[in-house]
Amino acid sequence: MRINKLTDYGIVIAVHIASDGPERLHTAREIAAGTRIPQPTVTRLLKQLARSSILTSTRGASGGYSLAQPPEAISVARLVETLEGPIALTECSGTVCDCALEGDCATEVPWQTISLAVREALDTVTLADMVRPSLTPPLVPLGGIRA
Amino acid sequence: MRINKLTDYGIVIAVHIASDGPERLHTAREIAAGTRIPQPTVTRLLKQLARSSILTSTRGASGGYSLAQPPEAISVARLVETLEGPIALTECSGTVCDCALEGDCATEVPWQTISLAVREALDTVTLADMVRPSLTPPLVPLGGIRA
DNA sequence: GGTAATTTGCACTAAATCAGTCCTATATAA
DNA sequence: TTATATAGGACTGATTTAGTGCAAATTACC
Repeated sequence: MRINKLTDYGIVIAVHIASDGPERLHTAREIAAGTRIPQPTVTRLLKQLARSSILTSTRGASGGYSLAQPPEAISVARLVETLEGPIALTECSGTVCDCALEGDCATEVPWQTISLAVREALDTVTLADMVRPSLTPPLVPLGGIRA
Repeated sequence: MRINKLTDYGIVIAVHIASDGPERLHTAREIAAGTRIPQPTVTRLLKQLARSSILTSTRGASGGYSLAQPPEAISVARLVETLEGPIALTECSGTVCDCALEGDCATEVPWQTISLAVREALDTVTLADMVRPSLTPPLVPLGGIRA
């Protein structure tokens, strides 16, 4: 019931960029120093985020990374899905299920529903919400979960 | 972003009991045969569920396990928390946070909110919902998530 | 009273996953 | 041309997880 540490790092990195000039170019080294995440790891995550068009990269000297969209447009759900694949709490809550349990896999449908609910919860939180949290709404209600 | 396989198994076991006579006594062997989960694993999980009073155990010959409460009263959230600890998507979304990231750990509060939302989503689904899903409400709306 | 069935609790091992590192190629500014 | 960056892939070590095994305690039944 945890997200990967790498995913966590990836989000920290994205938040760092968002909070420190989302359009400015940030190098891997600078981000590593700013977040205290080991640089090779930062490098790897930045590549991954750039490949999925969450960041834009500029190669060469004085290159770096910046957000491809404004922080409000990038949800935590998207970051999680990019960094660790579809949000599915169990193996059988995705599209395929080849488990041998219980023959008819009675729990499959409920898990799909649960996973969807989790996904939508993550979808309501954006990078903008993660930056310097205001401790007041808009974040706290989190989109009306649990009315 | 997955629950443990063991947690998944534990839920399958609970569902199995709930759907096959929640008050009858079920032995570890019988459950292993019914769910096709290896018996030693079943044994371990049953112990764990009994210790947290989700199941009641009867020792000795012709003993076994049964649900301690009706299926409607046992939520998936409770099973998950029993089997793998508090629902916290990141290390820092619980009570303590000794990470060295970002000094002030700006993302901590949002993660607490997210984790709470996930927890409440899991709290609205009970064992009764997992048994032989009806494919019609009450399950599908899932307690009004994402109104 | 003894025996078989069953839960209890702990310790251990093997396997899978994850985090982290390194190297080489490519692109660009100065 | 050189220094600075990103791009991509392969590799390794460590941590976690899944699964197993064994001895003790408890109870039904003969």
